[in-house]
Amino acid sequence: MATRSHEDPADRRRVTLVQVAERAGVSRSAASFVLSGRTDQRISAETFARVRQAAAELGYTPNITARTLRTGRSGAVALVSDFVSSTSFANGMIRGALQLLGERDMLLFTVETQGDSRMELALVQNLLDRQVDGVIYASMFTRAVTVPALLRAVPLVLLNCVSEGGDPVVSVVPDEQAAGLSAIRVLLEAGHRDGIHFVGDFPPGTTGGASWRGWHPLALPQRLAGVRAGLAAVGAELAGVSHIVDWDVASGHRAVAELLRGRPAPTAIVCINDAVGAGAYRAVREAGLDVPQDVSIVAFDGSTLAGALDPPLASVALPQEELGRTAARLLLDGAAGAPEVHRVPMPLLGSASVAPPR
Amino acid sequence: MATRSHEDPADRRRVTLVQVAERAGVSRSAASFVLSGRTDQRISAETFARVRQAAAELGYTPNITARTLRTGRSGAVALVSDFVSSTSFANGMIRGALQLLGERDMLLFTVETQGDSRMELALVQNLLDRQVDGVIYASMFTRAVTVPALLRAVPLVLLNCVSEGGDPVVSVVPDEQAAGLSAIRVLLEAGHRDGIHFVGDFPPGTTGGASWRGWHPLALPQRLAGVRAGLAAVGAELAGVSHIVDWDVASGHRAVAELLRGRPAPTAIVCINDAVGAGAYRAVREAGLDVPQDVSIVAFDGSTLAGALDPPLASVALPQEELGRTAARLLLDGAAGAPEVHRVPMPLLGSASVAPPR
DNA sequence: CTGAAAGCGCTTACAG
DNA sequence: CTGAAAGCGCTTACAG
Repeated sequence: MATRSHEDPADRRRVTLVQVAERAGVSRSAASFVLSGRTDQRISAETFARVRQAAAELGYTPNITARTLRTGRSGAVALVSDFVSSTSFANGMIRGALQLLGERDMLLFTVETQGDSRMELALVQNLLDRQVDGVIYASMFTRAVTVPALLRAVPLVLLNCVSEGGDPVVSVVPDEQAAGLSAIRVLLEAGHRDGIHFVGDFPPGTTGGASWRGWHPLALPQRLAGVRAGLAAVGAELAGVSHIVDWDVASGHRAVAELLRGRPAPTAIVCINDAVGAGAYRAVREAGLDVPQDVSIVAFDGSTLAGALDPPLASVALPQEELGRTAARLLLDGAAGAPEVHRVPMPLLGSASVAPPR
Repeated sequence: MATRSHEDPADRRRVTLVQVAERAGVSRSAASFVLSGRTDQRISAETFARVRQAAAELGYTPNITARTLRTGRSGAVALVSDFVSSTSFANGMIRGALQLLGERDMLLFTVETQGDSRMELALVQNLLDRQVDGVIYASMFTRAVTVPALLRAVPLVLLNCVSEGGDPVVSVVPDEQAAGLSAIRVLLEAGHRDGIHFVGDFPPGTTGGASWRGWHPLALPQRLAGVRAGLAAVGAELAGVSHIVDWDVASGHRAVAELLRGRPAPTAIVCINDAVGAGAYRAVREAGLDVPQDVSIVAFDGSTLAGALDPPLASVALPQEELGRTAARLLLDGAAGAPEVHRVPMPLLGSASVAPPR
């Protein structure tokens, strides 16, 4: 097209179906049938070809807004989450969802409620007003959520969360309990048994610090249950459980430093996430000890942080991308009717931070 | 099929403007004027109130698809990026954009082209077919991009990239050169001068490894230029520049290990990013040395990795959120017409990895 | 096989 | 001030 075409407002007008029909010398209906690929109308091959050619020559693409108004289907879904960006976790989930949606020619609205239910309501209403074909309702960390009633009007899949009170909604979550089992298994296989500590439970009677907003991360009880089950299977149990409020480097550092002052010293530590694991590394080093020769460490999340530590931290990874893909697939395949909880396996990454006990 | 509500067409029927008008006993036009807040029609106060009340009672919200078809404005914009998730960088950009868009009641489509121009074309066309009000075209790392011609039909802001060949498009990028200056300044202030090395240039004649796909990260020449300018201002220059292909932990480790074998030993190292900085930490420790007592280290990006290192790595941070906010603001405020490059300052985070030279 | 027509739910110029 | 009507660009039942 000539340069001037996009400077001239008249030229810039979109080509419509009417123009294609005129150019092909057929009716609007015929043009519509051909271009939407409907074969049940027995259009003549010649008509078919003429319409296709006219559309190609004019560079016609359908106005999706008009189609949506008519059909009620928009070809777009929405990912509603509390925080898209507090952790790097969302990245993978969004990517996974985008990949699958792309394969089906669907687009994704991304919205963030920031945990504010008024904002959530407004955003959900807005999405419904745009006739989204479905909604993925996601949480940044695995927890029970109260799904806005409005969302029941549309196909819905919960991502990284389950419905409060066991409401029947399709959910996709990481298999945290199996992850706990994996974490303990790598330690057991290295020969650890009676000196294994767990760092990352919340102090009794609390649900974590302000950053948790009163939400209970399901990862905690489930990972811990997996760890305990793995130990119980060999007749052992945790040597101790350290309580911390925040799952960050500083808290992990503090907790493990204290742990190392006690006797008998731990031979291995299971940390609730990679940041706590990084804090554990620091404490071990400050005590003049070595990871993994003196203390083995295993954590959860499988973040880039784990790989950047020295030695790389063995970590049971959140399967972010697979979670996103699965949620999108269930949504589009209409499995939104069968209210199951789908648990996605969490793979163990690395093992350099684990060695036999001294 | 427990979620039967969305199967039931009767339940799903939306309230329309006609129903509101009927209930309020006014014409559709009057109802429309009231509900869209137009004051230039001098609607009587009583009519106004009646319409508002009817709308509230019926729970009316306008069908945005219909409005869009009529007005040509959708109230949605799109973020088109090559990779949403390869780095954790996108997080902040998306969050920033979402924040600003939320303030203006706009929604965001997120699409990912995976660097494939055929996919990019299809996605952009789809977005235009949905009548998006504007597009933010983003890259995962700062580089020159070729903007698809189609996008010229719509308000456009480039985020974290500039247009190839200096095409006039509004761009928002981090101020990488000033960042280089900040990095060198913190070292100069600590007393370093003649023993400062830079780690992260590409080998001569190359543009980085496969992960760069032949794209040139502008961060490299600009950060390096800032570093050199800062040194030149005090009559000094870099003691050396190490070449690496990938900006990851392993490459940083290798390069710095080699550096430490040479004489005179470096007193300080500027690393092209935090992962390379993490590799530098490892190499320094393996050489039996200490950060920052023996070697000071400064890096770029300001990722969570930097904060998790011990001691926390001084890093000049990519202002992700601010970049996203700024791009969204420029897009909505119509500054898309003034083809400037907006440079957002990069703040220095931390300084624990810097000490006076031994 | 094809064409004329209705209608999705809005906004908005226009006449009263 | 208010109301009747056109029209955004499609899809689709319906009649020919």
